[in-house]
Amino acid sequence: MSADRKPYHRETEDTRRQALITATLALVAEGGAQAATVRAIAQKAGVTAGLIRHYFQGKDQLIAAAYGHLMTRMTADSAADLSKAPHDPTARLAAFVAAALSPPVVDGQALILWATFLQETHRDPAMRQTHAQTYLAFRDQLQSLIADLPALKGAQDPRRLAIACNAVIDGLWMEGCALPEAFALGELVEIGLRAVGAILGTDLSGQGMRDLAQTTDANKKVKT
Amino acid sequence: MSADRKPYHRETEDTRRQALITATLALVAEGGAQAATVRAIAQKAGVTAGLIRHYFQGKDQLIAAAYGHLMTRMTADSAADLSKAPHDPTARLAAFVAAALSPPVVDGQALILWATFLQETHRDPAMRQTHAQTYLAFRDQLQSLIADLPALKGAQDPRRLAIACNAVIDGLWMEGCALPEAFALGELVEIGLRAVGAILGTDLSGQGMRDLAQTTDANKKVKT
DNA sequence: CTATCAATTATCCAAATGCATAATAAGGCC
DNA sequence: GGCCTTATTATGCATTTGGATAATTGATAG
Repeated sequence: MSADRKPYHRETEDTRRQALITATLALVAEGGAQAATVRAIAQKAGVTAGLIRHYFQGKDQLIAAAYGHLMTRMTADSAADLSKAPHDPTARLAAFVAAALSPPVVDGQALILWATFLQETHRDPAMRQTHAQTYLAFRDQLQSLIADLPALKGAQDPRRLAIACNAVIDGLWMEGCALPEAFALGELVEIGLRAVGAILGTDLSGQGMRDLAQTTDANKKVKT
Repeated sequence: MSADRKPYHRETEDTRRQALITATLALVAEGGAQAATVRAIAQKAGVTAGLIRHYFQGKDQLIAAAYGHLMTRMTADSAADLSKAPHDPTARLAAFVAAALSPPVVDGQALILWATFLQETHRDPAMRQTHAQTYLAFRDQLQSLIADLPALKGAQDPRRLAIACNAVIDGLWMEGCALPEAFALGELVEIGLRAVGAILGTDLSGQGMRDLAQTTDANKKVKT
């Protein structure tokens, strides 16, 4: 009567943690927080539920780890192209904006993930810290790129400019994630470059659109 | 042994529905979606859990009703000052932006509520419809205000301008909700007016800041 | 004052959930 | 090849949740 035990083989701690985190993100993206039960996570990760407690103190800690993983990945994706971007400050800023408004940063699942985790941010102090860190890191990076622009030699308040530009990017990111079919390919980037350029009094469209081709191509590779 | 039954008096259908919706919103704002259990909602509304099923088909329908209530309230708040705003198109746009970036629209609980409901939007078709309606309604209103501006007589694509301005407002709204302590009083409005003005090539700051006083006063009254 | 109706409460239930603990086997070491 | 560690599975449990149904009571009409 006793059914056979599930066969398995042992994996690295890192492998298992990663599998559990990936499964958590996938489930949350598909069906919201309520879909990410310990049993569902374990099944999607190809293990049994008990193993979660073996690698994490509890479900909450796994959720927090998944959130950190997501945010790290998103900020890394936004800054990825920056390393191979030219030294011209204007072009660098344009590349940054373009990357933040293209896949894989702009992604239908990303918004749900972000929104789902946002509420947890208010209860769990660890998640709140992750939130504040990644959020301000992004804005600081943007502010630093803006400060490097030759056009505005301390003319205006760089903090407020960064806040405004960050708002444009965030807002467009949201729209692009929520209503992807409402925008033509590259339209979001163009709107973003024009808006940020207008706020800063600098023309970014030329620079940005030139980089868009390689940016999009690179992202296509990542997407598949 | 049998404890006394809870005394009660009958209320209007509208009163009870409203009480349940208010309780739902309060709970979600406090502790996220998971805090809004039927029992908790009923307790906060001063009734017993069974009554929820008497006025709503189920918990999901109550959640959807609460979401609709929230979105209706927020869009109404954004457009409230518009009715008593001057006829000057520039001033009207400035008033609209200022209202969207001031309390009660900008509110710490509003962001959590919005984020929490966003994920439900993906499962429940009714909620998705509410989402699309309120979202596009806001953007259409903004686009119509922009189109009335004398400065850009069909010069540029009004749709893209509206998208960009909407993004600024959304992004600043998020920042203001998430990190209210990071902005001085009226700073968010000023940043928003400057950014929107820059995108549209029109000066809004003068108009907007002049209106800010009455706007803020009016909102203070609403807040209490 | 009484009968009636439905608004409201009370009780029960099946399912799901997170967690704890016991059982087992996979893989490395000697 | 046998043993030992522990990664992994299997089982059980208390709690919670949403929903169904029965019991009761407050109001209203006649």
